[in-house]
Amino acid sequence: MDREWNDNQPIYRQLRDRVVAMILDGVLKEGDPLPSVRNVAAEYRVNPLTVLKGYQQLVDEGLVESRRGRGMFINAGARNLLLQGERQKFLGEEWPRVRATIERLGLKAEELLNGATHGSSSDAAPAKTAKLNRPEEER
Amino acid sequence: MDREWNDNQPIYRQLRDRVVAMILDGVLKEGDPLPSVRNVAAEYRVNPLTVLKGYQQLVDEGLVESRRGRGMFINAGARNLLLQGERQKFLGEEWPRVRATIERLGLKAEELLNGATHGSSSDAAPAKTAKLNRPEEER
DNA sequence: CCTAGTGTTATAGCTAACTATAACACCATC
DNA sequence: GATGGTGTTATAGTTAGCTATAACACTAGG
Repeated sequence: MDREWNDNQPIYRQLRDRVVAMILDGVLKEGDPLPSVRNVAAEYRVNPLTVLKGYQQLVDEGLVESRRGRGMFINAGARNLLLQGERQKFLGEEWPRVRATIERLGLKAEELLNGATHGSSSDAAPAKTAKLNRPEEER
Repeated sequence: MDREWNDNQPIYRQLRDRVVAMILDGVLKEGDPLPSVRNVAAEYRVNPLTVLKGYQQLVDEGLVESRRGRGMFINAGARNLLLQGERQKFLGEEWPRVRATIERLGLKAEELLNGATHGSSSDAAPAKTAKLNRPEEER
């Protein structure tokens, strides 16, 4: 797990997304306890309330159950619920937007989808000279 | 006309993104004026300051020039600048994340490429009343 | 009972984002 | 020079997100 936060989204939602990812990836199985609020808060140097807020979302989604004094636990059927819900959300909202961007940038969705299956090697960019050079275009 | 704005991102950034999309799509060409701050504010029932903040980002990125009393105009070379910058940003940040999600959800390239292929890159003549187009896709 | 681990609530303060309202500065045109 | 269109700045208030600090409520294990 990286310790970095994305500026585009509130921390508590990113926290929620990470747990979701861990459930989908099978890192957290049904019945398993989530890392404790205080632990996560310490580990990521974030306020416990922020962690709680993220976890609370999972409770509201029916993915997680909270037992006072014991911890928070993945519900039965959580993974399945997610596979359905997240798929629909992705296909209905995110993918159309992403696809539009791809075409707008003159990229080929097919090529992108067929690229190597690198899990998290974050630097997939061709990195054409990132200099601040003004493109030599006529004006 | 309802859900104009996405909850995931501040309005001023979405505003900026819409203009960027219009430049990339050729709806706004270099030298063209942007829809006026007051017009956009009225049209979208948003505060003029919010619009200005979005526009100001474009100025900071060197895409747009502001002429007091006259309007804001697309700079020469703007589209080219964008094609480079946005591509890199997309490939380096957004796409890896999206790709991870795709794999996590067990989606196949086929399913993703089939859906409505939404217009080719060469669109028909744009409306003359330069409004801020919504980036693709209705809900 | 005591302790150390859980989740949860209570105060209080900060910043970013957005809002309403108003005024200021500039430019083109009549 | 008055008018009506631009961008810009000033004040001030609301809300959401995050923070620090502390306390409360519960449970398991000694």
